[in-house]
Amino acid sequence: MSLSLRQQKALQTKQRIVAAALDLFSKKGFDHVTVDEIVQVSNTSKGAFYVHFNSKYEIFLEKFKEIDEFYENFTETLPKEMSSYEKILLLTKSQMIYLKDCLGIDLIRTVYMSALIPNQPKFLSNTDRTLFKIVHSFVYEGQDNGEFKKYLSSQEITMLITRCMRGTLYDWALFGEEFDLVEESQKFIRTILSGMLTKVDN
Amino acid sequence: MSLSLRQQKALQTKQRIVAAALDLFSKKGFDHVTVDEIVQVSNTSKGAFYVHFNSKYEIFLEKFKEIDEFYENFTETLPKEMSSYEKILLLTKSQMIYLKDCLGIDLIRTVYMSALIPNQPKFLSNTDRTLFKIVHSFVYEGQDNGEFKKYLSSQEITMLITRCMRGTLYDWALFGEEFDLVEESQKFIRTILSGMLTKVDN
DNA sequence: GAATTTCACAGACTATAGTCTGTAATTTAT
DNA sequence: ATAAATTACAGACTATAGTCTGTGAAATTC
Repeated sequence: MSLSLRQQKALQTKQRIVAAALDLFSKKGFDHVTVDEIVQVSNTSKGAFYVHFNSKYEIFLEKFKEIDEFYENFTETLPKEMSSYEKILLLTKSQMIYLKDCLGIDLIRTVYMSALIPNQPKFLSNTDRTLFKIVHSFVYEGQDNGEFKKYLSSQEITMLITRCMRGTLYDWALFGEEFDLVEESQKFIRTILSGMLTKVDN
Repeated sequence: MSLSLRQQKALQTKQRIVAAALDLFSKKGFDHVTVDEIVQVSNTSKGAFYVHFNSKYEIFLEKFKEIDEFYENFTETLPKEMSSYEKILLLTKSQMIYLKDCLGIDLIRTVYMSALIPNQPKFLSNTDRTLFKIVHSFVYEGQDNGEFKKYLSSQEITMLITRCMRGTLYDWALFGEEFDLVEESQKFIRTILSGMLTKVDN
């Protein structure tokens, strides 16, 4: 069923708010943009803003959710013949490049900050669930074909790998732009995985 | 030189504020305590509060910094005959027990949140921290005596190990009390270190 | 198609972290 | 000892995220 007139208008309002907000955020940085400014630029109101978003953070959180599309696209275009180890490394690299170039450090910082506010909808844990599933499929496969050790369960290993990613992203937000996100994440994941390989290669 | 009368009074005021604040935080949680409430209970004022602290967060941050005393005490009571691997594992375990039992999840959550606010005094990301120095000394020793591989520098390894700690603490703050901080941190550090050992043992 | 209900929105209002200015007590200078 | 300077503090003020209430247009009910 298509949208009613009222729903169409509401959607347009929401889109105007998002467009104005993201534009302002990119120009001035999240912390230097006020909600009043956003509603003024988008010709809306506080009332409208908080109908569509529960907080100022949610604008960024909504943008952050788009990463699920990236994950889907990634799995579709992944060569079958890669080892599980290589798949996890490539996923990490592609993901970090995406986060750095498409979303940016200010968004990640904001998402990682807001995730620690109590009673906030758990976006980070939710979107990370998609990531968790993908990583888990690689880990499971790797244990199944004897590439990885089995002294930890596939769930436990997956948790550790995604924790490496969160830890690296947190450090990126913490140390700032001079931190090489792609390089650091590769180094970290390579190291943690090397302890799990059955075959020693260096 | 000892404190002047004015400095003595100022110190007393600061201590009254800290005592009142920590008491209120532990009873109601950081987010449900206002600065107005703190200054009322401590019989001081906003002016006094912001002379002694740059933000509400800084009360917790100051408490958090006490961990350096814990680290110093730890190194003093550490048996010499342990391997570097065991030292790092024990440090992690003791540290996490300290954080869990003496500081608590609300404090860690607050510190990890506030560290991401721009222009905030950088304690977590300060690589001169006692924690970095201690871990680095163990790593250096371990590389020196042939226990650890040398394909990464001691600084890089130290950074990865402390990143594991930060990642685990972030996850604790994120997932809450049901997350077993001590167990999870041991699992994580054991795994990352196993990839660095020259001698394979399982 | 008139009456009722819903809801997207406007904008006034509230809560609270943090700032600013004046002051009195202490410290320093002369 | 007196004058000048400093500073810890009090409390009014500001900035801003988020809430609350009223309204008119759209949707639904009869």
